Amino acid sequence: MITHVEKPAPKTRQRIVDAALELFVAQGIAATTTRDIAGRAGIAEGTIYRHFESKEALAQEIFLEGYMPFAKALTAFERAGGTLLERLERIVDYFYSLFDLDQTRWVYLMTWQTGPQSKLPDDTPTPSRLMLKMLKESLKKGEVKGLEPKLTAEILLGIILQPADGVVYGQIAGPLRPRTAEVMQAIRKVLTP
Amino acid sequence: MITHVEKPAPKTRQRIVDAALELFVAQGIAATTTRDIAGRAGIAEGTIYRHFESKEALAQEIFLEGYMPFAKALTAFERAGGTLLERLERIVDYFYSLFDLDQTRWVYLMTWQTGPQSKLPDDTPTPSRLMLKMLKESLKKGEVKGLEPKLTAEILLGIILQPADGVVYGQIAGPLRPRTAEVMQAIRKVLTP
Amino acid sequence: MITHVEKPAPKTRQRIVDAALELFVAQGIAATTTRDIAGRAGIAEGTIYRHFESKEALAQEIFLEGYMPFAKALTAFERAGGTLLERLERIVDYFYSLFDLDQTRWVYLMTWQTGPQSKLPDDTPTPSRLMLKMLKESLKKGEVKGLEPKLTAEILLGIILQPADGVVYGQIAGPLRPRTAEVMQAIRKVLTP
Amino acid sequence: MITHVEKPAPKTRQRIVDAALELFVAQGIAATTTRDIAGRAGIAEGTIYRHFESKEALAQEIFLEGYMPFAKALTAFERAGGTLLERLERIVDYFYSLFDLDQTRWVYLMTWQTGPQSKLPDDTPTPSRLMLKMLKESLKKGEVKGLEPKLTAEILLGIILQPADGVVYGQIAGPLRPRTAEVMQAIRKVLTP
DNA sequence: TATGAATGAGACTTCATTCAT
DNA sequence: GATGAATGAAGTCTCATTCAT
Repeated sequence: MITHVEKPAPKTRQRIVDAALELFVAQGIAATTTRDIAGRAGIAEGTIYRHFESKEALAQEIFLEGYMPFAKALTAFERAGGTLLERLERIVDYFYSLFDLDQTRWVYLMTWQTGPQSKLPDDTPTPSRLMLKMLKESLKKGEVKGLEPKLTAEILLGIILQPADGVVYGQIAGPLRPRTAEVMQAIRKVLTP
Repeated sequence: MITHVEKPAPKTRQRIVDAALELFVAQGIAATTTRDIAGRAGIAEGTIYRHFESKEALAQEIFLEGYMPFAKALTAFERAGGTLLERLERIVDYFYSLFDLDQTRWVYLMTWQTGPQSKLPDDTPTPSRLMLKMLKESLKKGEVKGLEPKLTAEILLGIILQPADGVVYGQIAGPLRPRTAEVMQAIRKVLTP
Repeated sequence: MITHVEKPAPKTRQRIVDAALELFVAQGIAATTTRDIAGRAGIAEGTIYRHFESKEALAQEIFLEGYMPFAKALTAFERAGGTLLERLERIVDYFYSLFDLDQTRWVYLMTWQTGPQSKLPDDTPTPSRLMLKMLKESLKKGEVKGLEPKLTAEILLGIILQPADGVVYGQIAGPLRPRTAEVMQAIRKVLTP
Repeated sequence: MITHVEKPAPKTRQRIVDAALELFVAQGIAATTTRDIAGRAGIAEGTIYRHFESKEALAQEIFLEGYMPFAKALTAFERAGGTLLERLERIVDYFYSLFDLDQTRWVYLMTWQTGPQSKLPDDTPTPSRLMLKMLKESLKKGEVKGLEPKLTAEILLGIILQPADGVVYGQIAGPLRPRTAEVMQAIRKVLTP
């Protein structure tokens, strides 16, 4: 799904993306120079412009490349059936799988999504919107009761996402997927009256 | 509470800080130019340098100015007595008070703290470290049971902090302090077997 | 002759001159900032402008202050009578006295005199012009013979001035005046057929 | 002779050096702006930094580029045999050849060598040190007698170097090499008892 | 007279981007 | 496609100078 390096010398474009992603996450986009990227990718600075319109465009393409399948998955989760807890479990599992697969990309997606350059249309599916929607439906159905949906949605999101930050900043050891059950346990308690 | 008046506050310095803080949060430090700052503060660009050594130093001073009292408070919370829940309630209340008081500064502190330029010594108190320490003590005392401390600490942190992000990104309406009871309710459930 | 510090706190103007002179010689005029000068003089930067129109004007006034009496002396030497050797001896003695009195000022005068900012009128007496004039007169009178005046003038000047550079750059120990006889001996040999 | 071609000489670098050298000598390094240099070299200001780390580095490289072969020559003169006068004649001839070849560069080397930015190691050969060493050897051998070596070394140096200043400041006409014999004549007289 | 905060022009330097090879 | 020298706009910072106190 996420492109892998084959035997023949990694395609130039991919090397640029890999180098840029790494650096963007480590230092921020503005603080990363095209010189840095070219250096790490082992190519000439000018070569970047054979593959991307501009540094901004590169940053955006990397984002979309990762976010589009992610957004598609969010939509699928929303449409899929099952109880709230079943649905949440599938989501947590999916999130943590992605996180474990490529931590750097995950951080990039999550950061950008909320960053100032993000021009996501208002109807783009985001974890926050998905969570709220599911929760509201569940309240309507009477599956869960007595919770203020907006705040609760944020709380559930925090329970799911903060452990990822914990791994990134070295507070807990990865991978995260094996912790799904523990996290779901916490979610279950919060949703229980 | 966070604000301090050291010297007779010649006003100019404060205007620079205010302008810079706003812009740093809105666009990021690297993307904010000294021109921007001077423009918003209504002063000449050179004037910045009569008050701060460099743009970097300005960013750092703003951080420390806000973080030092915050870190002190964290230490106080750690040393204070009471049950885990009592202590957590005080912390949540304090966090949300600060957040409501100056949302921008709060975001700046939280962002910088984990950012690449943060050179916080390893023993600086941080929310994450505080949470873990308190939880471990509580487990030792048998106050709570059957929880893996590191993951649980992150989960609790997520419950507390994510609502702040929710306010910042427009998912929930502030202020946050009135929501303390609801948030504590979620925490209580998570800590209950 | 050159002003000395009296008991009452050295007059501000003089402190500026002293500080500036020292720094101009040590680092060059362009590389010396008004901040440097104020710092060394123990005054505020703005105070410089109560006494001098500009940094350039300060540099120039220091030069003229020292050069005017010097130029007057050169004229006097030219007009005074005596054999070439007698006149040269008086000049060497005078030069070395000045040098020993205030090495820093001496270097400043000599450097400026030939520097790009020197706008000395073409008829201003300079060591080089004086030397040439005296030598030509002497040749005319038949006092010395068989020497090309322009080159010889430079050679004599070199004999006199280079020892001063030697002291400044630490090749020889000062003071210089006691070496007058030795220097005159060399001059005498050069002028003898 | 001084000029070296290391890389295929992409011309631009040389134009920068030429422009900078000219301006540094005419106005001093501090008073010369990168804008001046770029303007005279007919390139963009930024281009300077593709060839040199900084303005300071440029100034230093120009110096070393010229001084290294010069220092090598000084060492060779020191080691070569012959009487003092023979050796001095070779030196004068070499100095004046260099001077005639590129007056500007000569002035730059001589000025920098004694300037405040010069960080020449203490054992770097300089004209002054060479002269003193040769003179001392000669005195030891009994070739010359009755002279104080340090002062005499400076005097000889003055005889050789001052004529160069004379040409630079328009007191005598160049080229200087044809004047070698006259200068040597003066030196011979000074060294004769 | 002295101060020192403020200014604004301009210095040095960086960097995204272009283009001839 | 790839290169890397060159560009020029823009960024950070310095500094001579002004002016209200």
